[in-house]
Amino acid sequence: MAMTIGDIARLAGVSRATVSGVLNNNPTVSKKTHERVLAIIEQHNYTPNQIARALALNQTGLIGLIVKDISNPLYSKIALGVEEVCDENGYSMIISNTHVDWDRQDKNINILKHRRVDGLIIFPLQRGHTLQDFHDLIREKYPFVLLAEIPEVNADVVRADDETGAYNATVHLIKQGVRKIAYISGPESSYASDRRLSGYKRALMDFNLTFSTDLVREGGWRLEDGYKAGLTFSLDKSDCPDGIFCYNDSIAIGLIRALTERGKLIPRDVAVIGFDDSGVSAYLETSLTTVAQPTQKIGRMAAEVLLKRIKNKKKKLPHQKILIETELVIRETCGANKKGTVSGIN
Amino acid sequence: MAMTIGDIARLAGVSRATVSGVLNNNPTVSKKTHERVLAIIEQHNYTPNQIARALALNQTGLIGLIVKDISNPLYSKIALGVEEVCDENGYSMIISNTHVDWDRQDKNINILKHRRVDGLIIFPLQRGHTLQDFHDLIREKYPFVLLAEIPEVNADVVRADDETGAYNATVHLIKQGVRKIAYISGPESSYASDRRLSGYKRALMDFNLTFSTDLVREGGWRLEDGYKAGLTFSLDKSDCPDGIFCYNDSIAIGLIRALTERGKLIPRDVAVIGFDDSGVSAYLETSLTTVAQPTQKIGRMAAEVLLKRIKNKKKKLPHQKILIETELVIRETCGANKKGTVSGIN
DNA sequence: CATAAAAATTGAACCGATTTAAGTTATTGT
DNA sequence: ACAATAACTTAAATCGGTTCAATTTTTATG
Repeated sequence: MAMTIGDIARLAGVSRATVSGVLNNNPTVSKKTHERVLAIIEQHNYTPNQIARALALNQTGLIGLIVKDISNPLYSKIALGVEEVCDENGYSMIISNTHVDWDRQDKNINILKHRRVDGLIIFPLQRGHTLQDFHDLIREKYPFVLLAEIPEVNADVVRADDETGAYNATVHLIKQGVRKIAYISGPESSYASDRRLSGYKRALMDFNLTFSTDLVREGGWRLEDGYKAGLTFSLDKSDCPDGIFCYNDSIAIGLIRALTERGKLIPRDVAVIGFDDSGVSAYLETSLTTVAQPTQKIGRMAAEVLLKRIKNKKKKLPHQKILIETELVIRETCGANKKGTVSGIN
Repeated sequence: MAMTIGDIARLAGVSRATVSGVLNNNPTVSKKTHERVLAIIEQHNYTPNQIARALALNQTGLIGLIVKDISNPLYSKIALGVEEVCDENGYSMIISNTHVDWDRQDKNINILKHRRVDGLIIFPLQRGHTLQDFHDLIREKYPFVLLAEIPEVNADVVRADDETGAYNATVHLIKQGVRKIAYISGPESSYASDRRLSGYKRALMDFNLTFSTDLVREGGWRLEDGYKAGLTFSLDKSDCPDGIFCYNDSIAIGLIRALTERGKLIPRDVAVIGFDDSGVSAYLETSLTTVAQPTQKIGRMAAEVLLKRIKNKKKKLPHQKILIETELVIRETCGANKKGTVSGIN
């Protein structure tokens, strides 16, 4: 039904090779023929079959994005950034979800490989499984970029600079006059939480505040985890921290509920900072100060690194680790005054 | 580098046709050969090149999803549903964003067509542009499903049942004892807002409450729009509505801010219901009662309808319009008592 | 004008699968 | 033992492009 390169060739009275030359701006095609053939192409609204092209060129113009769950705003914003760059470069993006399941991650990697995507961007699961598929990718020189580090896997990584983000957040707390600062951690398996802890510690050190393990509470990632952690703090004014840095916004929100219920006033009694800028933060009654992850930028950068690697597949570029700066968004739980109600929301 | 069907054929001492027969479970291949060839396939971990397969079969196993902005939770949850069904059926999903730009929508439709995706799921822009591309799709019998109606385009549609959702929300308000109910509308161009208005009106009629245009306020879709609308209500108790149904959650949140600032207590003075269950709703100080859009289900259903159409491309199935039921999520702004802080959150 | 050099074009092979008509081998019945 | 039939297997065409060596056409040069 659709026109083929042969149809155009016949109509133009040239060979298929010549039409192909016109399509790819091959300079060996004379200007005259080029124009004549192009006119016919446009007249019939012909565009080459990308599948046939992909087979001949051994490249699809497709890249795969593998995340845990595309409906999670963190990942969907990354996807937005990836898609932008794809769009700008004539690529398309295939998305698949692992649902935090190693088998599905492996399966998806392989499905996309067999679909011959030109490269992969993977937000990998961490710890607790064979890394065979990643090593396979490396051995096969299949271009891919990770959105979180796996120490045993030597590859390109693009991620947020957690350590500095945490450092800045903690310094901000300190500059607000806070002196006893707690950290509520993420899930045990999270490298990111470890890094945020480091940044927090470094800030304490730089300002001569003593660090104590008493100030670190086991958290998690859900609101309930933060709520529970909030219940563990003493209500005694001299004992309760006056500032708390949380692994993420959900933790912070749960924490604030627990503290508020028990009579604390935020930020007067306890200042709170979250992490992620999850979209909810701005809408809260007392809006949440938080460390924004530049997710869209991470997506963009990952795609750019990947495309560069795809285009230089033969060259042996060194692997790079790119840290994207976070941004401290100062709202009411630490630093900003109660504002007119609608402001502070983007 | 990767193995081809020819390599396997050589290793097994059969022809490529036989290997192909094995791969596709063609019953004319003898059991003995089948097993022998399969062993070699597995031994070498061979999988056929999907691109070559796509070219030969003229089907890619790809479907395209076109939305306004994948980072919007509404669309990313739809995407999740679509991807699930794709995954279950051996398809993959390509996503592209239109960013509310007709030209980009047209461009994306064409890019995906030329990539030979087997079908498209489109959340279309509405009103205000030529619908040529949709008519082209129909003329070419290209399978596609819309996620919002365009009156002039005769195609499969899967969407939420706004009218019934609005009806149920309004009835819920009435059953809470509310008697003077306002509606804050969506953007002017929204068919969905019109339908929600109809549902709201029908509920008023069914319960013998008088409808008045005074009760309908021009809204929009952002928090600010709701805030502004909130300022237009009289503070006089006898004049102010005691229940307000909003086009979406952002409107509701903005509205609540305006009312609260002006001394109204929610839900005691004014009960409020939003639409979407946007994820923020549950986290608010006074959690928001809202009409949940079954977005993931919409995605699943759309994908199922599309796959059915793809599989029956030659048959002339009639177009269907599928309405997915919404779900009223009762929280504190209307109907639920102030609960323990963490509950009511999923 | 003859000829070498440069430019333009083409035929055929190739990418890696599927499909079908035709050919080969095995099985069955008489 | 032999023809008829059934069961397998294969060679070749096809999908719609790209590429390159070979050929034809054009241009430049002595």
